[in-house]
Amino acid sequence: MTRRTAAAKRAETKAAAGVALWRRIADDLEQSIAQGTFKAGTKLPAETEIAERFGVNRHTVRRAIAALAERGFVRAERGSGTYVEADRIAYPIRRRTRFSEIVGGAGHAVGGRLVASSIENANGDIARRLKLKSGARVIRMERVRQADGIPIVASTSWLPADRFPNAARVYAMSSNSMTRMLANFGVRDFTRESTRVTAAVAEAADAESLKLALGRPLLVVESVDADTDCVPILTTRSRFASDRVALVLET
Amino acid sequence: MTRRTAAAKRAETKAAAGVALWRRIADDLEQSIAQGTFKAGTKLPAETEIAERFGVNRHTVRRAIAALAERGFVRAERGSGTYVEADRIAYPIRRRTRFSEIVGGAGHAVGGRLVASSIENANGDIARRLKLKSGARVIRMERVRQADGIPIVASTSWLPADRFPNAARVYAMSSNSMTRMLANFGVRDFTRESTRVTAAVAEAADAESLKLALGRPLLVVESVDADTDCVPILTTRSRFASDRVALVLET
DNA sequence: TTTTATTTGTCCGTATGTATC
DNA sequence: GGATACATACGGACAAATAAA
Repeated sequence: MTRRTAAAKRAETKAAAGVALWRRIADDLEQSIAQGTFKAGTKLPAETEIAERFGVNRHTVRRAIAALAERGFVRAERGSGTYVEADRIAYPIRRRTRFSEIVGGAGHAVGGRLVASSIENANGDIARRLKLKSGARVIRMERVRQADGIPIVASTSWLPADRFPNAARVYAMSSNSMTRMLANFGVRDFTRESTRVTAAVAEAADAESLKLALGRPLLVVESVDADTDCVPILTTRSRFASDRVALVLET
Repeated sequence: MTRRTAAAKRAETKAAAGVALWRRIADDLEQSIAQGTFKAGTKLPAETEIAERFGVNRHTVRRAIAALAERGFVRAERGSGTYVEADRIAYPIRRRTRFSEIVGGAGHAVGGRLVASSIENANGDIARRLKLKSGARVIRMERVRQADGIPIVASTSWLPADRFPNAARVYAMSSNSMTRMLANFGVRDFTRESTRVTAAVAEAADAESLKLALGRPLLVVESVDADTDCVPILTTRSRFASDRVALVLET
């Protein structure tokens, strides 16, 4: 009885301060993460322990943690603990957008591999983006690219087969770099023509190649790149692991 | 036995043509949707029926439909059917980004409402974005905005309380328009300072206000807007229903 | 391999302050 | 003022997943 009254009083004074208790706790935990008290990849103390530390009920802590999880700061795993998520890599979208420059420039080891490739007929969508006739021959390349060994993005690219014969083979001989591959075909530079962003949840294939749990959010970027004469040479559908990347738009 | 051999043969000849059977079917269905043979909101024929029409096994059709679902063209509902999704509204991100101009300009009826508002102390993140001291008083506004009555985006905005006292009340008296509300405070124009895009899956609160199923993908846009003197006046965290919107970046 | 302890997830309930009609 | 709904906070119990013994 006395304890409950005390708790009610405390709730009252906090509410009088204008901010709910769980929100204050969420802010406090967020600050601890930002300041490095809780480092990325490590476990947060157990809910019961945090509750004891703040002198509140476990449910109040749960509400705070849920708020942080929703914003991507932590990830709760049943039976194991609540983990601090790594900072998302900032991925600027510019006219010249190169994965290796962005990720390498941020101090990460850049990796990648060609998963598959094939030659096929462009469907309406691909043909329109590349300004080809529907049914024109295009080369499709499936790639996964990594930062520090962690998969960041799975992408499917299409190129006109006429202009870039054996693109996949040349790509493999250009140290898995699209920029160098295109240079081997005489493309000195290329820039972003259009970019369209949506979101999706990871299905089996992308979850597997990105090493993500099913249902995790993906950023889907559909882009068209063109050469210096503004002729489209490459269209790509990239699926970024949203847990690991944030797109930064430059206006 | 003989049937399987025939099926294997057929698969083989199609593979020899360069494209997997399910991919050809997916392209065909996609074209039917694009041409309006299957209209938005209607059901696709049953998988068995499609399978019969193409003369393939139902599993091949399932693979094709899964590919379309992953790209957001259709949405399969167990026990009900596979529905054609409406075209996503193209939402350009520019220096001057206004929901009503974009959505209204695209020919949709613009709607919106203020769900909640409060005054609170800025945490580190909000304070940094608005260039305030940590703990400064800010006004938080929760809004949901709609196109043709369909919720498109749920957003949380923060404004400095010093400069915009009673912002929420003024907002309500400015026909629920942020632009007009700011104009009432003497802000003639404002432009986008920074934009950061991630993805998330809908939790209970956003699912409810956006009328989405739990676990559907969201585009999360964190933005800062500044007045003509480049003083930050507004930071917003918007959750777009990704099924209904695509961000278009202008480079 | 089995058991045990730890940790999160979910459900039941009670009480109180606040906002709205 | 009253009735009602809602958000907040607390307490307890158990299930489910994981990790360690």
